[in-house]
Amino acid sequence: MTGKRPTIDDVARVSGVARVTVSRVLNGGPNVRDEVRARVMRAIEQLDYKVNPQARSLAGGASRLLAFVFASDLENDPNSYYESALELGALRACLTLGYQVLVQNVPQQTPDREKRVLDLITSQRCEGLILSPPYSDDVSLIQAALAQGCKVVTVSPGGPGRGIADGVGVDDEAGGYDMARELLRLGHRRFGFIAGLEGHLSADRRMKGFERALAEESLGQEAWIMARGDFTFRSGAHLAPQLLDHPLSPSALVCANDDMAAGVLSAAHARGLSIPRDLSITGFDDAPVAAIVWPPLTTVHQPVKVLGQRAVEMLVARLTGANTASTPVFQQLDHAVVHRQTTAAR
Amino acid sequence: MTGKRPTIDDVARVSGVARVTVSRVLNGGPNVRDEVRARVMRAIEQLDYKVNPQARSLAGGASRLLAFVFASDLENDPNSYYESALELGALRACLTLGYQVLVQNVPQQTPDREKRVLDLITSQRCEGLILSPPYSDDVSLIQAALAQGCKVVTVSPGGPGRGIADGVGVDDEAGGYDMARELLRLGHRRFGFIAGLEGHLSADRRMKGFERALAEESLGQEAWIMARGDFTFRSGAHLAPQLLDHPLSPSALVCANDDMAAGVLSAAHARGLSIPRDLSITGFDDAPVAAIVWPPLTTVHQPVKVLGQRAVEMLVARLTGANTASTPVFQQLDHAVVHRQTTAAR
DNA sequence: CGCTTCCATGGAAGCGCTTCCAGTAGCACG
DNA sequence: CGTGCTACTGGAAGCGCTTCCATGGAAGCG
Repeated sequence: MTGKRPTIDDVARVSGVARVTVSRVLNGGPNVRDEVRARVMRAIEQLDYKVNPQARSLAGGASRLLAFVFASDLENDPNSYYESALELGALRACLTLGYQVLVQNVPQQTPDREKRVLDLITSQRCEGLILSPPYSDDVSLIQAALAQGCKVVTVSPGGPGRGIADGVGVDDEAGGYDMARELLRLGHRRFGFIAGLEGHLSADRRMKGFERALAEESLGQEAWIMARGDFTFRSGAHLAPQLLDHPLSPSALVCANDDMAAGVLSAAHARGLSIPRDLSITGFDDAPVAAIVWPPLTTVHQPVKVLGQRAVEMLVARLTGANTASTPVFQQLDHAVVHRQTTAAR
Repeated sequence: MTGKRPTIDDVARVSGVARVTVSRVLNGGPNVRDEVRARVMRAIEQLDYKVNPQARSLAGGASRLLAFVFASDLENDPNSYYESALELGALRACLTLGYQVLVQNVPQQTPDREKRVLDLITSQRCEGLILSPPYSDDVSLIQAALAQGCKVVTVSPGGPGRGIADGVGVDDEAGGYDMARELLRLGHRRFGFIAGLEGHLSADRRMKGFERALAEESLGQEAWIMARGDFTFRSGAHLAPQLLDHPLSPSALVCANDDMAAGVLSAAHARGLSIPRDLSITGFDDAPVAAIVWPPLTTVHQPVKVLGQRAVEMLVARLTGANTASTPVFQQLDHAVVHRQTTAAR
């Protein structure tokens, strides 16, 4: 059964047409009579013919290969949800679009990380690149890829990433704002905020939104304290005590993502606090962990899988010429505050 | 800068040799003088030449493409850790081996799932296939892939998967046994066991090991009750009450994976139980969630990322001819019981 | 009715590589 | 000095496809 696979010439022979005609049928080209098209299709089916993507790529100059790069490192950062969901969405979208995605993990601390990414797209001849945070804000990387003729879509870009290449994401600033409004509504007036890594712009926007909501209630610097984590459970658990012991004595801890919130929750349990009676805690992302911890976490939902799907769709639109916009396009998807059980009235 | 990339002929011209010689250097072939080899290398560097994998594949008949198939569906089953870690390990291994992996997600309930997998490997010309549970036990799928001339490695195969193709995994039966011994040592004599999905053999082996440990203490059917979950948090949370309300009144709940254990934990909290004082709970896998829940979960660690890495290595060994064993090889990696805080003496 | 235009099809070239086979040079041997 | 090696190098063919251009016939037009 290992016998050689049929080629386009086999199909041509069986259906009694020239190779070119089969190619036309394969690629949905025009100028083929319906009768002939049907005959070719039948031969394809009969022979169980599948185009050889390598040959097609070589001849046509289009590899139909996309690259998806993510930074998170399972060693230090078990939160693979965001990346997994993006990938799954991308994979799903590819299924119908006839593209394949090559995944690459490049931990953020990799010394020659930019080169690693560029090497992948040049050596594998990728036509498109999906960048997840924090790479979606790496302007020099984006420009280098673009210069290679590789289309780029950034997922959840912050300020810099936005506007250079196509992008897709939720409005992080509004998400942070909405979450803060919710806590204000519940009567909270003293906050702790656990921010994301320095330079992670989409996380910074969450904080900015939070700040804006406070400002609307005339609450300034005196009303909240900030600590900077690295998105991991560990950092949340580590930072929580500092904030809780601060003289401000916050009644709510707002985190830039769910994993850190889970860490805060764990630290709160460890010191015997009752959640949400003694302390309100919020996250961001609505990752599975948010529903798994006890009590389940109030957070901001974002449709991560759809983000991945859209990223591929936008890329393919550029590649097929369906999108010829001369300026970068940004698709903004909806977020939503999800009320669970870690928030209560003060 | 979008200018065409250099080809092997450019390298040949610059270094003053024939194309074939460059090809020899590229592929580490013999019969090239050191001086010539160095000259070619210099030209490659100078031109920043990268082999065109599509052309190579077309000419040489080797795509250097591997497929990784996993079943878990983020919609119903947020536990992407196992698959993510496998993938990451596989990706890492590929980095040095010059292979690429094509990832595909095929939810288990997909009607034509076998066809979907075969389509991927035939249409993309994949040379190797990595199957994670439950596909690692799908004998007909394995044989179909093998018949296509595609090498197969199964990850954590149960009975059937083992012995048909190369495989890698831990000793699930021993893992279940070890965990049970530990609970017996702590004085537990009445158990609840939350098993995995019917037909998920590696999970069944965990139960078998558990049963054997009990039997060694002369504890039989009367000492434990079983419920069957589907590996999700939800199913653990759902099943726990049934087991706890059973007249046997188990003092420990043993779960076939961590997510279900987290669900049990959540259900236990919901009914006001104090863990581990009122109830001991154990998981399996040592996924990140095990360290994130409160209190952190006692579980059996397995080196998932290494599993993924080994899977690729075994595949490549077959493809390059480094491994010519006529019978399937199985690599068994070590597991270890990780004591955290959901287990206590009875 | 002779002209252009359009549609449907095919022939040939060539994408960038590897593999097969045919050299050529250098050397030891009798 | 011819023979038979071995070590190295190159020419040519061809992998399975797409693209460019040529061809023939059917329609459209004045």
